[in-house]
Amino acid sequence: MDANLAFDALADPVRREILGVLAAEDECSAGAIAERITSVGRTAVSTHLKVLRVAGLVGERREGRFRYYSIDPAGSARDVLTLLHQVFRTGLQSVSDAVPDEEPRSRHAVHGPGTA
Amino acid sequence: MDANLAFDALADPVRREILGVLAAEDECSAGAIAERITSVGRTAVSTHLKVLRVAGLVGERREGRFRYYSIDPAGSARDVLTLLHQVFRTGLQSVSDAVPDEEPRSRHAVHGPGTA
DNA sequence: CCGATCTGTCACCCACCACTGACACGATAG
DNA sequence: CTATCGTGTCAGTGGTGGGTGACAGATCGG
Repeated sequence: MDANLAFDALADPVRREILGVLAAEDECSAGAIAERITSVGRTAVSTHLKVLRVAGLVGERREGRFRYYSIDPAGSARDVLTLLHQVFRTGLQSVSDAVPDEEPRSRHAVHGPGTA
Repeated sequence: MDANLAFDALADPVRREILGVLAAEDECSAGAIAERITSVGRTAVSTHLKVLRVAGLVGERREGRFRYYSIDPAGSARDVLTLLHQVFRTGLQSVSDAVPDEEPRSRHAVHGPGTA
């Protein structure tokens, strides 16, 4: 399973930061991401992007000389979540309850607000 | 957030294997865990156990000269799940659908010893 | 065609992590 | 008290991964 790669990819703080940027911007070019990541240089961001892509956590869309990256919710992230839920039998309700409105930019009501 | 430590702890295959053992056995002494982990020696298992404990993923119960470890669903695992759900807006329904309420003790593919 | 831009890749260096054997400490048995 | 068991920890070593600057390929603008 490539969940191994995904776990490894998720272990790096910079990569999680990149995922955060992607989650907030929905889609971003490599350069735009690198601008928002100040802890490391553009080269490192590029490498991290590759790791995330190979791990199946983000998707890539090429357009001209730009490459737009975006979160891939259907990728190996699902495996990771499933695995985690198998090991830690955390109630899904509790988890969704712990994710109220911490994202002002996201209007995705995936988890039923209030009482689902 | 100590989710950083948790992500780091989860990145190691051996540690995930240990978590798999713990998830299957519910509670295990350090020696018993080490017996079930054949890829590395007892010393390494002990160190991994410490990492998992510090990360807030497992709990420790001391009894005599034994130390029993167990999954800690209320620990930082919750933060990890929350974070992951924030970034990857995976439908919780789908995930819960993939995780049966009772987990069969036979097919536990949590730990991929990779090349074992 | 030529230059500028966007991005990925390479070689290199450094740091960190994991693994092991040896040793130390607490606990139980006799 | 002494021997032994169960575990954790320490020092040493080696491999792997991350960061950077330089370079290469591709694409747009003039």
